[in-house]
Amino acid sequence: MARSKQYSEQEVIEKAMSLFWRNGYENTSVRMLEKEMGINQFSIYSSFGSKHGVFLESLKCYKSKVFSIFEKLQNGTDGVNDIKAFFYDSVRIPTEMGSNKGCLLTNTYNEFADTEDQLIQDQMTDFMNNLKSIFIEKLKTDKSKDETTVDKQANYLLLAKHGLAAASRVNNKQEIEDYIELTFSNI
Amino acid sequence: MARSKQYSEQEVIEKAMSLFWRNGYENTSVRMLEKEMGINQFSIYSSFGSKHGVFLESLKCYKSKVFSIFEKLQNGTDGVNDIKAFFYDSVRIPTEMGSNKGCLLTNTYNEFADTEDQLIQDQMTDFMNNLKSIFIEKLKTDKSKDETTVDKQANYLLLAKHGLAAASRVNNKQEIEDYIELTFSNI
DNA sequence: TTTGTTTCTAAGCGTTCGCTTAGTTTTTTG
DNA sequence: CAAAAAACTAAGCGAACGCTTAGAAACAAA
Repeated sequence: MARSKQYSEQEVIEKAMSLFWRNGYENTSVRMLEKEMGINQFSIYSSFGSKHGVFLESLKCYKSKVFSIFEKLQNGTDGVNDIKAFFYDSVRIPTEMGSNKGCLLTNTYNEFADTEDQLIQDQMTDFMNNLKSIFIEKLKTDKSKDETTVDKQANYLLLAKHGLAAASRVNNKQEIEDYIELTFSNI
Repeated sequence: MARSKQYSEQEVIEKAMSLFWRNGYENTSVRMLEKEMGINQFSIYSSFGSKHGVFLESLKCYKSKVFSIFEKLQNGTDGVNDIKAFFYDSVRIPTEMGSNKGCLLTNTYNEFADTEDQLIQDQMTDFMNNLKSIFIEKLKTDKSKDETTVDKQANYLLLAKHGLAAASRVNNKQEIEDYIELTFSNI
């Protein structure tokens, strides 16, 4: 055996996530990661292989952080009101986590929208499809909606959620609230 | 007198705009601009001073290109339906212009959301405030809305427009149409 | 045609990028 | 204690970044 690591990979990846969240992928350099994570480049590369590897782990870390609000959404029994609560949670949780730069996943979705990075694209598509199917299940609990209506409304809510995350980076609390309320007045 | 320029600044800035539109600011290098604009770095710097200068001119160029749909919006006499038509125009025009990467202004708004670039920020704030006041005028033509409602709905539409531009980079035509229709279903 | 001015070409400036590697320090084993 | 193995430090790699500059080429005026 030999010397053991002087840092926790879980702890340093949380710091990396925070930095990526604030600055995006391209605007975060490995030198910045060194300082934020508190370890040097050798350790970064031996633990995560590449800057890209650090980012993928950061995305996983983010997903686990926001898992609670997904769980709440899925376990809810109040149909479309659960989705509305989820929208409110989506803008509340990130600001509570110290960084007010929208949603890391949506930011990533936008930053990587026109790249060919398959690993990232897969994570994003996966996330969006999953969210859409949850929306559909919630909408279906209202028996008065036919299948076409449910699908249209699910699409609508998915785009609204996307727009909300983008807008939450620049708009204030009142504007966000007005937006959510009016969004659901259409459902 | 002396040798005259062998290129039109207007023509090369249109090519630069197209490139910035496709790739964003940071992901466009001066070497790429050289090739796209068909002139070399010396000419770029002597005409526009810096990469940043080329970008500002590209934004102006973009604004003039989409001016027609703003004009149509302002000259319309059908209240909120003019805004809806404007939403459709906003996603149609860019695809007709050859590049299907959403709206250059909104892309820029997002890319520069957390920078301190005042010149860019000013252009963006200006654009958004202008759009909001047009929305307010249009909504006011419906006398049944009180002032609070008008303001809330204007905010809502502004965020919806922002989200639409972000979403139009990744969503298909049908999804976009569903989104617009539902957005206006309760206004 | 000569002169003066401007554009153009192309090489290269200093800096930062993601990443690697040589060499030292620390820790666990026989 | 000595040897082996892993983690560490720090220097530096080639490439790309935004930008500059020396010198050749082109053209309008004298």
